[in-house]
Amino acid sequence: MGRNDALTGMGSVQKAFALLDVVAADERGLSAKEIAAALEMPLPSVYRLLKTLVESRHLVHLKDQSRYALGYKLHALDASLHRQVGTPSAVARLVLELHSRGDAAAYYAVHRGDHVVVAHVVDSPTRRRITPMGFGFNDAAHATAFGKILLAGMDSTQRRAFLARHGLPSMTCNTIRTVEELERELHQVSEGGIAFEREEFMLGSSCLGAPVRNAAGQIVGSVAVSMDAADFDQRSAWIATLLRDTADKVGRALRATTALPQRS
Amino acid sequence: MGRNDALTGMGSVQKAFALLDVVAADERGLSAKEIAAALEMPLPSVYRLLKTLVESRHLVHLKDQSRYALGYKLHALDASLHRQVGTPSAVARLVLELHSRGDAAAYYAVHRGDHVVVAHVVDSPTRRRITPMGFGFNDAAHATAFGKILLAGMDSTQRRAFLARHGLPSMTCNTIRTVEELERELHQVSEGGIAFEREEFMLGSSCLGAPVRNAAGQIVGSVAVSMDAADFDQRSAWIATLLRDTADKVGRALRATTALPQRS
DNA sequence: ACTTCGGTTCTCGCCCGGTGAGAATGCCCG
DNA sequence: CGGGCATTCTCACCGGGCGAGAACCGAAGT
Repeated sequence: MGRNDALTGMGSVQKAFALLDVVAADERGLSAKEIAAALEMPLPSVYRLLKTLVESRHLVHLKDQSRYALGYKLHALDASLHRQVGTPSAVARLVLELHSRGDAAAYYAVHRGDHVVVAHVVDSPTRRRITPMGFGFNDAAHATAFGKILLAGMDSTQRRAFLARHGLPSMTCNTIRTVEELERELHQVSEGGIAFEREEFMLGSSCLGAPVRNAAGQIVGSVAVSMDAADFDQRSAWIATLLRDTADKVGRALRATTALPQRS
Repeated sequence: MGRNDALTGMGSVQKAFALLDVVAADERGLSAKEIAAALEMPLPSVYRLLKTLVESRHLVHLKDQSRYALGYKLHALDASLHRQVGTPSAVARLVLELHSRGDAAAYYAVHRGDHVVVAHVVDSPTRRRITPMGFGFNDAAHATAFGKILLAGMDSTQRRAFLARHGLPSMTCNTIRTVEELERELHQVSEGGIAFEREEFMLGSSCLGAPVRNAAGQIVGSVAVSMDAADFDQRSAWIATLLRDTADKVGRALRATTALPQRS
């Protein structure tokens, strides 16, 4: 009864990553014993894993506290991830400019594989980004401005597949809940060239997004900003023109760099 | 003949991380076949690993290009690493101030386990950091200003053990090569409260560092700057006073935050 | 110096599950 | 409809991961 997918094999590999997660969850790192308890594994097995992970520098052993904590290899991997996602510096500059000119947290999102992913964010202490929506965020495309832009840019087959994979999880009481309503919304997005998101992802925050197109006219990315829901109405008109301007510049910057990004 | 340490066990775990490295090395991700070739593994085994790594979100499958690339879980792990290394925001602000006031790439380094580690860097396009010396850098303490500061803060037993572990690899023709010479240098560092590094890590770049102390007077960290070797002589006096000032402020900031950091 | 006590490593059979060749499936492109 | 490529499946073999227990080690405590 009910599909069970837990057993995909590679038990030891899964345990190794589970161990990393457990260690990552603690602010200060954990002792071997605590890890064993958390994973419900015998101590010697935990030590075996720890040894290989320390050797590969994915963990470090803080001998003085007999604790284990995350290692520096993980930073190198994240740096490689950033390289692969690859926001050109010209684009990063434009997003920064969007942040300061619009006085709001600014985002740049793209297609990557099956996902709509945030590739770059610029915010500041006074204009904070929506908390979970940092680099790598790839949920709830139907409830974000840049997500709507990128969904609107997919053909209906792709979009159907995408929505079948991800569903329409409700984030707030304003989140769009049905495919029909979403399709209507996306139609308006295509018409207007701007996506609105009014407290659909998080109460108190609203967003605006605009499409970035490649030379072929395909929508390959989106720039967006988030702001307090209270400011939304009075600022949206100015922000919309700013976004359109920024999106055009980003598109031009992309076309200037080597290979033009393709849509998924 | 010759110690062989390759077989620490957990073969599949090692292979999983080797696979991550191989994928990370490529700018655009790799196909399963390319990975198999790089690791000299049969295809089915590679697919098994890929499947579990994609499931755990350490990799993503770019179906449209039939490529595999790094996944977003790695960013989450790096974020946790940053939390664990934990540079308080007050300290980060002071390093930023050091960067702008000193008009030079600015560093903050601490003890972490067996290593001297760069915990925070602020640089800019015009005042670039020394390339490998980013967050997480933990090599060649004997050839860096902050490394000398932290070495000088260790007692002689700890220092001997540290040097035995790491040796004195030569980075440039100016790198200190003998323990005796290093001890003399560290003595001067202790006396003067400032560490100098003149093209000992990289030709063309020189550094200055100052010690950060906890309430007990132990050296728990170091602030440092790097600059063009050509500018070194004329700027070092002013930079030194600036560093001392910054280091004092950082020490005070640390004491203001909850638990005082202990030395290794 | 002797003991105690965590932390860490080692020993050693058992047998689980990772392994790899090969074939099957599915998909895209012509 | 057919060939080529990516991906998954099947299956028998046996390497190596597993866990209990003991040994080792260094750091207090008495």
